[in-house]
Amino acid sequence: MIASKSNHKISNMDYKKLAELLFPEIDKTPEHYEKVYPERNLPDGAKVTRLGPSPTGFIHLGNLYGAFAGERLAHLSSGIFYLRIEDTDHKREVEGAIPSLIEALDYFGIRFDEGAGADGDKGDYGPYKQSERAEIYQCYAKSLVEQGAAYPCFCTEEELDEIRQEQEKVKANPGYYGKWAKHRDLSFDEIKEKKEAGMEYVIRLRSSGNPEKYFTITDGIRGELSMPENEMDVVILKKTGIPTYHFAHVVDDHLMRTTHVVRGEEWLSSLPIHFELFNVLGFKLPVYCHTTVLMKMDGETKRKLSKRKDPELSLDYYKRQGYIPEAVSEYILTILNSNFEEWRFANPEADICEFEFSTEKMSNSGTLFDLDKLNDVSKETLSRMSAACIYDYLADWAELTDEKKYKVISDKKEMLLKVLDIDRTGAKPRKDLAYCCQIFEFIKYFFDEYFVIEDELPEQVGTDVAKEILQEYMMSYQHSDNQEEWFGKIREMGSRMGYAAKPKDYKKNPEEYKGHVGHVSTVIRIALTGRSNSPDIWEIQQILGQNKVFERIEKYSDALK
RNA sequence: GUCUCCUUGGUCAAGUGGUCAAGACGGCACCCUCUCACGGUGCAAUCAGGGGUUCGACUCCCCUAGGAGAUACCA
Repeated sequence: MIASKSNHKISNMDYKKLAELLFPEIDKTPEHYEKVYPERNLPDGAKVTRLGPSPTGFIHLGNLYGAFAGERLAHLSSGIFYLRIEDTDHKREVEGAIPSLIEALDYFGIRFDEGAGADGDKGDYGPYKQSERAEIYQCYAKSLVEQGAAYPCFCTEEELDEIRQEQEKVKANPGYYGKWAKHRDLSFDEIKEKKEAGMEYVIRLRSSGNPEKYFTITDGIRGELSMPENEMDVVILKKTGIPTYHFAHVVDDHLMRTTHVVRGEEWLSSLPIHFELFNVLGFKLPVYCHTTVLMKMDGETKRKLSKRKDPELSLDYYKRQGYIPEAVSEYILTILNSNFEEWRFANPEADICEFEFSTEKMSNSGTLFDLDKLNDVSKETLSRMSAACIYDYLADWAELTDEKKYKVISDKKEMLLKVLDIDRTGAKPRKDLAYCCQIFEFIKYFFDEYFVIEDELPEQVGTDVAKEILQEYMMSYQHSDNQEEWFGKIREMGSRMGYAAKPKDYKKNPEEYKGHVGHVSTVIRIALTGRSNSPDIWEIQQILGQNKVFERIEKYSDALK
């Protein structure tokens, strides 16, 4: 069908012979696989998407970003989201990458309908590991050879190097194509001879593209794209018989009936290759959705996130920091779809799944990862979450990271449930809980094991006065006082000692007072929490209990010299 | 080098020929307030540069610059 214009030394008749010579053991035909993997029977508009990670390391935020897009697209349309492991490069494979990947994604709520799993494949379109699909790729490669659209290439690395050097010398584009493709027009006998001599070879596409000609394609995210046709005789099967990414992508996404290919923008420039491959194989083109890469600030410039350089952005890091998965999802969605924040504002209680995610609303310039924003989104998210729910995450996190913390957290569950709820009910809930690590720091003074005096007395209060305040406070303390009664006493005590009952009065006439109630209450606050800033003291006292209140006040008072 | 994509405040961004160029994060100031947080009000801050097209350009075209990616028997 593409039978080329180049002057092959092989007649059309011989392509079949060549295919047999190259793939004697392949007895299946593309028609066979078409039957085995029929069109999916899904409702109209259902999208089939996939995540195709290579098990070469540990997954980071950038991967989650792409995974999220695919997952949303599929599940919002009653489609299928599956996991395909792209392990065609054994050299780079990292032990244990797959289970850890599945686990990490699961933690962030990304579940697959089918595909590779920790306990084997699920679904009718498998196997879902490319390393187990060799026969299939070879079958399609064979059919390409039969058509004259692919051929064996026996070039060694050295020969390829020579070609490259020659190209550099004459300033030609590097690559294996056109007249540079040494083995493009080998005769059947030459091929047979080399093969029988035991020479290793790869299978290359016999490209019929013309880079002078452009084709257009509509990207789901970027809209209309115009690109030159591919002219490279790219390798489709390596000498091991394993396909390259390009070939595996085309065969798999066709056979697995993927409708939308969501992948990083680093693939954009290979689109011409994929376009030609789809055409030459007679497959229907999926909708491509090229996402932007997640960037990070590196000194003065933006840079793509990298697994090697940015371990602090690995998903595992977030888990260890104790970021709540729902919060991370919220964050990802806010950078994924520009109208998400608006939607969330209008629907504060809605489940994230109700948001109508769309590829058109995806940004197409590099997004910088912003920790401040993540934290803000996280606080917002946690403010809508129940204390019990946060407690569970906190306990899980501690169990994972720190035995001692886990012990105090599980021992004091009842207390913590109250602590986590301080000031969080009502119209204006506190928003100071962001992630477990930070939460623990924030509330640790409730545990004697972690309680320390961190802050100094305010300058308006001398040591003697502080002692006096604490003594008087203990004398008048009634645990059963309500918030108003309790604070009234502090005001009164402060006034008696020369502190303004209202901070405003003090600000107006600072010379008339030693300070204001705020300074008085700070002394008590430090005694009880170790810090000059904390949520409402009355609430803290109610949770701590009368005995603990006295104990801490006394201890602090004694410590003041 | 060649090819492709991208370019609105410090960051994320809305915007598709006529807007005083939204909003969010962060920053600052003030208000509320016993501290912190929350909440409220306000301020500073953006169309990379240059040419066109047009009555009119952030928006369309071209050039330049910058950034990212590809140019592998890696994905």
